[in-house]
Amino acid sequence: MSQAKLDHSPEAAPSKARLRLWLKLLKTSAGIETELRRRLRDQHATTLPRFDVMSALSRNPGGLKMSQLSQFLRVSNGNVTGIVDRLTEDGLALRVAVPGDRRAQVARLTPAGVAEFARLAAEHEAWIDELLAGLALEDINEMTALLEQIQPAAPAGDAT
Amino acid sequence: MSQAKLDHSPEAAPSKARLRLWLKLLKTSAGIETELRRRLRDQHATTLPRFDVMSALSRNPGGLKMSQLSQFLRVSNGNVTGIVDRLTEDGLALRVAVPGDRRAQVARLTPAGVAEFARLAAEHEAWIDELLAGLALEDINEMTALLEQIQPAAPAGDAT
DNA sequence: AATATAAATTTCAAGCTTGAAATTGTTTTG
DNA sequence: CAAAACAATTTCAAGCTTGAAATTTATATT
Repeated sequence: MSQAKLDHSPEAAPSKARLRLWLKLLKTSAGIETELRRRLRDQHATTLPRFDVMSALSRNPGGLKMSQLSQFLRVSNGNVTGIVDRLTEDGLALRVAVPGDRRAQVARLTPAGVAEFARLAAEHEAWIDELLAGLALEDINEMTALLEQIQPAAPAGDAT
Repeated sequence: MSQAKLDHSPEAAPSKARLRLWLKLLKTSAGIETELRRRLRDQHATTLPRFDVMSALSRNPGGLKMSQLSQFLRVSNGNVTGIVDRLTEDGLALRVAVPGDRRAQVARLTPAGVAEFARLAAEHEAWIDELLAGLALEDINEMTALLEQIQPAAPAGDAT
């Protein structure tokens, strides 16, 4: 019979390889995210959550209900409440009553918000270009395809 | 001469492909991270930051200075202060004075912390196995290799 | 219509995170 | 050795994040 296997056996190795991949994946995305946060803060006095909300509102000029916004961004309702509050204080967003339903409100960018986001988005794209410069175009598409195969429990409102 | 290029031209496409990769990368790691946080909370009444600190201390039975801990985890000093405070309140970690230097302290796991982390780590590895089940072993190694090529500004204390 | 159920949002407490300021202790240097 | 420079840590305010509870409004059921 086959002996009990050690860590280097074919049975144990895949688990370690997956763990290694996860740590690398996490480290890479956390590293990029940290750099984006730093640049948003230092160069534009804003934050990633604010950028994300503005980005979602930018794609929906008609506005998004608070609940749609939180589903789209996959964060809690209470979370977007606070972020939209602060964007509103800064004149970048506003809340509009929904005609048929007095419970609901739609968040929209103000003209100032639209202009500000245009600036941020251009910078953001350039930053990503720079931060992913290490990968050949071929590798870019290769990795994107591989990532498609990982499907962590990600139900509803999937806007890839 | 060549005309001005549109978005689908060879010059514009790579930038969009990189942006797409970044969004996918972020979404994938955020999805896995959210699931890990949920399981740590629901099944073990703990958090990812606590797990990370315990993991670092577990690899260093002799303890780590607060500053070493924050460098290793790439978070601020003030951050680890709070997490170690809470682990200490729960009897999972403790601070030990450093002989030569009265400013410094070393954080260590208590025996209860060691035991608790053993449980958590086993679960964690199984979860990663499950969450990355969509990828063949071949793809695992392929993606790990590709991730190596992305190097976001990541100086000092690099413990991959 | 009165009641119950459901839905949209906000409020809240607790923890995480950061960068800057404050503390305390060490080392260097004039 | 006193002063200045440096180092390790904690404290702090502000923002992010969550899940649960509370509000307010809408819809469905008796």
